[in-house]
Amino acid sequence: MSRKEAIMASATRLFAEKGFVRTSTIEIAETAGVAHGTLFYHFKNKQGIIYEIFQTNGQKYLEELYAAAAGQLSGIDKINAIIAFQDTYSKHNKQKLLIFFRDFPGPLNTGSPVAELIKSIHEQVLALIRHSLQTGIDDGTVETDDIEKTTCLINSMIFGITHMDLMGPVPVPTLTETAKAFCRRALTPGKAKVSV
Amino acid sequence: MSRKEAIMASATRLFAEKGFVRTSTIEIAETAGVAHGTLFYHFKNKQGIIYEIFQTNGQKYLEELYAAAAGQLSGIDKINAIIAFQDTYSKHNKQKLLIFFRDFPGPLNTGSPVAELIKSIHEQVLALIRHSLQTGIDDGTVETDDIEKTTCLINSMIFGITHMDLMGPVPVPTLTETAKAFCRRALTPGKAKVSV
Amino acid sequence: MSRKEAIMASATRLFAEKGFVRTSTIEIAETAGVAHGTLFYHFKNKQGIIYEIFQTNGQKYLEELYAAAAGQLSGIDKINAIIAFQDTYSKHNKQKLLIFFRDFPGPLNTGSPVAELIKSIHEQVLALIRHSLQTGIDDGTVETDDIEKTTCLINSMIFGITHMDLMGPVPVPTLTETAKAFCRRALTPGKAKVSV
Amino acid sequence: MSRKEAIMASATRLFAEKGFVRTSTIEIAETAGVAHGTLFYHFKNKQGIIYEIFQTNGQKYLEELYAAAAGQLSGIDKINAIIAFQDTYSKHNKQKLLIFFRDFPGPLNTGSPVAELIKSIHEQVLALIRHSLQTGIDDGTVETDDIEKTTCLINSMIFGITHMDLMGPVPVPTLTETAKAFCRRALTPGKAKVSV
DNA sequence: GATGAATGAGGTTTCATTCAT
DNA sequence: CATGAATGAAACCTCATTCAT
Repeated sequence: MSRKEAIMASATRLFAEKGFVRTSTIEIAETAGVAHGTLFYHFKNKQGIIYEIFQTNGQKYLEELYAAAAGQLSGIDKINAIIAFQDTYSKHNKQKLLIFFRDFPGPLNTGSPVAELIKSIHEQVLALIRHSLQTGIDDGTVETDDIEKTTCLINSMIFGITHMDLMGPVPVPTLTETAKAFCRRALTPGKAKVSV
Repeated sequence: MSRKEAIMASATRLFAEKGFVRTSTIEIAETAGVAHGTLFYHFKNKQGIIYEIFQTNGQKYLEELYAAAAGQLSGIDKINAIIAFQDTYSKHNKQKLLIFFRDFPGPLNTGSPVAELIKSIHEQVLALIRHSLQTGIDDGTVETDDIEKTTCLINSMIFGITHMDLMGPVPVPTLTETAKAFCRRALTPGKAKVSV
Repeated sequence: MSRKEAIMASATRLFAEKGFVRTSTIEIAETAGVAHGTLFYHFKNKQGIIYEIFQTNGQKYLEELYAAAAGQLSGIDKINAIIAFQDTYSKHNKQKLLIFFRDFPGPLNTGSPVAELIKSIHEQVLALIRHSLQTGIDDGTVETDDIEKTTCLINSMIFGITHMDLMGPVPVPTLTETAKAFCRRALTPGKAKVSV
Repeated sequence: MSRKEAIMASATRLFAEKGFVRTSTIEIAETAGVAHGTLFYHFKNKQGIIYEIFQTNGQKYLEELYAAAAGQLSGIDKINAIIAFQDTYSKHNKQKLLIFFRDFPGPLNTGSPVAELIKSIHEQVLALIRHSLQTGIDDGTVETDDIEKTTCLINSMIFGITHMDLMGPVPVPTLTETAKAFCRRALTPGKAKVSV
């Protein structure tokens, strides 16, 4: 593992455990087994470290997420696949997600490169949910008044579940199946329309 | 307004705008129009300020929330009332909620008085949702396999919606009615059971 | 002597000896016998220290300079008084002048408060020389083609003499009387005009 | 252009623009299009770069200066030629002179090789002025009480003019002709002696 | 009750220089 | 010849907290 990789690995762990602001660059260097100055040879500054972490992980996250909802799935199954993926991913990548949640958007100034990056990832997640709902409407597995709002709602729900799971003040049971059932019941056609 | 109140008012505003860690005690003092030392006369330390803010606001929040779901409402209407209240409250108390979201649980060490306080508030919210669901099951307006998980799910959803609304990287439309309809459809009895 | 005064005294000495950039804030604090942090309580930053030094000394310098050239002196005598004053002043205020020369305009960004301050002082010196020449022309003790250029020339000469005296690479004899005589001969009317 | 020449060219430009201390070796390397380490292959250290720049340019400056005052000129014309040359040179070699002025003697320790070099150049300039005055006394075009002091005075004046021109806080008009006329009037014999 | 001067630990960043390749 | 990764010392600055008044 190159020094740069060691730095990113240490930073990922520390940011996940303590958050960005509470982690000092000295601590990152010590944990990574490199000199303090080495950090600033490989990264422009402290934010540059988290930026690269976000970039690398965000990219991989999106690829896997899109792969999970790909294929010949019906609309409702795509939604369920997204929920299921989020659960799997968060179990195997606690640290990486924690960084997102801890410092999103916390101390990172709006308009900063990191904030822009997060926004972009976020928009791609929304796009996938939107697409899945549309697929469901087309194939008859989903019924909804307002695609846009439902997209936001499902996104918020998934975000809330993961957030509570990873960082909530009280332990939560796994909600994947509950969430899938909940969404299926809420989205399945054949109920009386609800005026909004 | 007493000096202490002035300090709390300034701190509330600044914590909401910039977060706990990025707000310095000097800035709070200047904004409140008191001397720097005065902060530490009225509060044990910086955390003591946010602790009192959380305590005061959390208490009021819970009272209003419980009031909103009180009365002779059916179970499903209680759930809807909770969702509606959250929306109203967040519109009128942006700052106070932002503090929660920004620094929850961010830089506040687990086990700290503040973390304990948040946990306690959180549990009371959960209790209300749980109670509402139970009411719904009893009065036949709600159907669910697992009260506990559904409680957590609804809580996570509400949390996610508010979080995205207040701090999300992209603007979101108001989701209150969508969320209410969503929950009603998901919870209303009379659909084929879904095995979980 | 208050702590703030002690800091300014130490800084004045160190800036004179080593220059602004080569003097560290830690060194200033140690020399002044105060904690490092105390510097930043009394001054906004390192530049703030030199700014106050310049402000205080520049003001006193200008007052004394103007006093030296005041009174019922003839124009040429005013010029001579300015030259003489510069000599006296530099002998008694080596340190204070050295700071000006060392870091003027060296590492201090153009447009910075310090640079503006220096510019303002400079302009007042030029104004006095200009006024003296005009007086000389009016009272017949000075003859010159171009007041503005002569003003700049005399200013440059005085600057050059003091600079060489305080910081030149080789020791220089006292040039006051030589400069006075030089100027008197160059400025006294009654010689054939020199076309310029 | 060899790598070494590229380094010197970049360094000259950067030192002139920002001064020695504010220019980093990395920046020099990047601007020159070479690797950082290459600097320290061709030069012992950072000071070594400015040393060679001073050496090369100082040598050329002296040669041209001496050439300007050579030939069958009268004493006063030699002085005027020196003044005129300084003006021409500074117009065509702003950068090179700026380096001298910026970091002379600023952050370069007395006793350092660079300081010695500057001292040596300085002495040769003084020698030329001294020689010119002596020539003038011999050929009757110059009158002065004290050659040594007048030498220093004229040197200081030239230094001051160039310094103000290149680095002064306020813009200055070209003073060459004014300075020439000033010196001619001050040095020309036939005035009443002035007691010093 | 209230002040504000003072502290010192800790933070991020810069940078000239070394050295293995 | 040339490179560029790595270093570590030193720089400036922030800030929560203390305490004498």
